[in-house]
Amino acid sequence: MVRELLEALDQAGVRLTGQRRDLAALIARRQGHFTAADLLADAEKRSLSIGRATVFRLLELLADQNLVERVDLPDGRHAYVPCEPSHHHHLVCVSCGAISEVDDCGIDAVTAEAARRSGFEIQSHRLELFGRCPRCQNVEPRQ
Amino acid sequence: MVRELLEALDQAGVRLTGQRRDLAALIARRQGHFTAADLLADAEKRSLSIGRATVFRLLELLADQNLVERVDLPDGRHAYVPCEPSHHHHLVCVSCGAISEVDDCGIDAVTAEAARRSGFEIQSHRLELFGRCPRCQNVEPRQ
DNA sequence: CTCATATTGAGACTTAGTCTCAACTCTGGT
DNA sequence: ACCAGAGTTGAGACTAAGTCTCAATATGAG
Repeated sequence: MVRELLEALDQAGVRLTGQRRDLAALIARRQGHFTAADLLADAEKRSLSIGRATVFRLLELLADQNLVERVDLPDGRHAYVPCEPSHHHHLVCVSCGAISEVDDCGIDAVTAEAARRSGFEIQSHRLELFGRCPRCQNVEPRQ
Repeated sequence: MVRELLEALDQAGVRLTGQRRDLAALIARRQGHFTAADLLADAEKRSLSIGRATVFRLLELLADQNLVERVDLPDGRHAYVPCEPSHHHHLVCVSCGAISEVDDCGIDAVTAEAARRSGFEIQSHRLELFGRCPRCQNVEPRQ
């Protein structure tokens, strides 16, 4: 995972600096979604001195490469999720934050129908699913 | 529209204060989505002195009543949309900000399939569609 | 190794939103 | 119409997220 991130950065034609390697490692060892503040805290915990601006800049870079995606949590906060670069959607566990990816499986029909009804020319869409992952269901069933 | 907002507030068992009436009027005369800052600016323009906290408090109230919904624009900003209280999704025009509502028309099948594949227990979902509304398509076709 | 250039970080700044608390204003009861 | 008490308000401090600037630094092509 670290390797993929670094390779992608390399392919993007940017420099592989120490900070970027460190951040890639921090992202790789994260489970589920995380915020910019999480990364900053991780870096601090390991005495890596990385500026706030650098974190946001890297996240933007990775987002441009579709290696990380921005999701909006139900409470309105922004988080990032490392993911495959192909188009897909996310299932977010509201208990533990775990993320699972799902592919389109039928959304296109829905958007086409919506376009037909409304007259809109649809350019993009975003679907986020919130619920509980299998593990959290086992821990405390039928919460 | 103003009337609906005020009635809903009344039903929610809260007081109908001058500020709430003013804000309801400002929301009613807005087209498409708006941000809290927009309302604040509107209020200032009309020399209505309404505090920032009051605006956020009213938006929260209306959101609780499902009379307003929070949408996350593609650029990451938060906006609010006045809407029907039933479950539905939004089409957002990226040119002019116009909003159109669409009902589920098939999403449930998609979420059910995603749940089956992932093992998640899905509690809620959010679908946002971005594109250009019919009017903007006419103004500048095939942008 | 060198040098042009990309990158970095400190910190000021902006924007969104929350919180507190004293002052104010609805509204139901009389 | 009046009162009292509970709900509401606004100023402004505060927090968090994110952006921007610019001098100093690190990278990597040659």
